Amino acid sequence: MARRTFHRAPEAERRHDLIEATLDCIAEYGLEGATVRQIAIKAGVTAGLIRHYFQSKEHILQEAYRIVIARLTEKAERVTGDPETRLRDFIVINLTEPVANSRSLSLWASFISRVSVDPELAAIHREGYLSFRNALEGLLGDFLAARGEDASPKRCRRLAIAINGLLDGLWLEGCLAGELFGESELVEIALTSIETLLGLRLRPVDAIGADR
Amino acid sequence: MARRTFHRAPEAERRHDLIEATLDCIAEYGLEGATVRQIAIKAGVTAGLIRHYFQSKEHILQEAYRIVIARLTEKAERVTGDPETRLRDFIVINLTEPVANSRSLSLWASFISRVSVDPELAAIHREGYLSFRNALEGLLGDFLAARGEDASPKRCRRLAIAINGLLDGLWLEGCLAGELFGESELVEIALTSIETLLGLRLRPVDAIGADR
DNA sequence: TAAGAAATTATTCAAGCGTATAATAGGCGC
DNA sequence: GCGCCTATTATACGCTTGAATAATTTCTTA
Repeated sequence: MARRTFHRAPEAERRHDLIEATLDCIAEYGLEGATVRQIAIKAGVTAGLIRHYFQSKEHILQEAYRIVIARLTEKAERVTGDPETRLRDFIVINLTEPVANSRSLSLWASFISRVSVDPELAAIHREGYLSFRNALEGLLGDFLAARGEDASPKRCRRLAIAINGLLDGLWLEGCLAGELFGESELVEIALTSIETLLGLRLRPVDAIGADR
Repeated sequence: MARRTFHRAPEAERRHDLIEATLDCIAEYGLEGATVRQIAIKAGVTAGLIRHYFQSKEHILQEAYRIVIARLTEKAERVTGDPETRLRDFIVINLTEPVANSRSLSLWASFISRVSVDPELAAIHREGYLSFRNALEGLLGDFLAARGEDASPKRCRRLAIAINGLLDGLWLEGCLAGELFGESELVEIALTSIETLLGLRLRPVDAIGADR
């Protein structure tokens, strides 16, 4: 019986495809559905190949989690422009596609649920969380300083914790039940709430909407 | 060879024990570690008994999720006293033990990750979420009205969404990385942030600390 | 174009999975 | 104290799992 033909792919590409297939499986069927065989089918290869690229199933999950975190944070951490624009973009990016959708949440929750089981996943998580909060703390500091407000480390830390919490929570709500909210209701609520917390108004939305 | 001796338990008690064992397994080893056999071992019975009480593994997971949600929300929804006390207690309860700890988060995340896979779990989640937010919306309305502030439905809804998000997010932060925060830092941040969002001050903490 | 390295497929294995069924023993009503 | 009901144990079944190994094909390079 004839063997199936195949294509020899560059290592980076194949690893990427396998991780992508892993994420698809997790999003569709949950962590339990992400079996070596399912991942292989999704990637269009046979199961054995996975172990050629990854030491074990745990390892592919760890790499997949790194990708998930990177996608959730990379855009927000690369905002540019003046402090106010950067802060506003940071907020909007985190509450709109592609960061905020049910797939992101499924993936995120799947991995979070394993953080207490796999110490390596815990380390990956911790790193991503701190880097995200530090980015926010920096944005807040710059913005407050530019407005001539108190930008002391203590105040920035407290504000960063609160606003980070607010963003996380609204992101959760949006991902879990987006249809319960109006088109950009969550973004508006986030912006006005953060204005209130900072005691400062941001420029009207239109001024920003133009460059997105 | 001798059969092991056993105790015939009342149905309610046995079901409770089995669900408790299920939660222990999930918290310790993740959803994948919550196998029928592991659950049985944890509960001190044999695997077959589980199917005597639950139609299938899916059913025991659904009932377990109901318990998890109930524990996360029941205390907060039963606050008593004047509007201000109820609101403050609601906030504090959600950010301290036993609601806020890593076990709660593991369980919550495990089930959330399956919400997109199992429609029954999705329904259970939706119900819990709405009931929680409605409770908060009611507390806010009562509190604002008692202070003679604008308590219109629209304002209450927006405040409930924002404050619910803030609480969820801070709960997350605390569960995931409690050691990054001081003793009651998160509670303090939540209280002052919510004061700011409402534009009202609550009585000093000590007045409440007494009755907890 | 021939050869060799290694990427990929194919096959196998033991362990563990959820479920089904049969045998047993605990405890209640009489 | 006896007998019955059924909660519980014990065992078995068929599948799927992650992993290991052997067989093959692709592609580079000399």
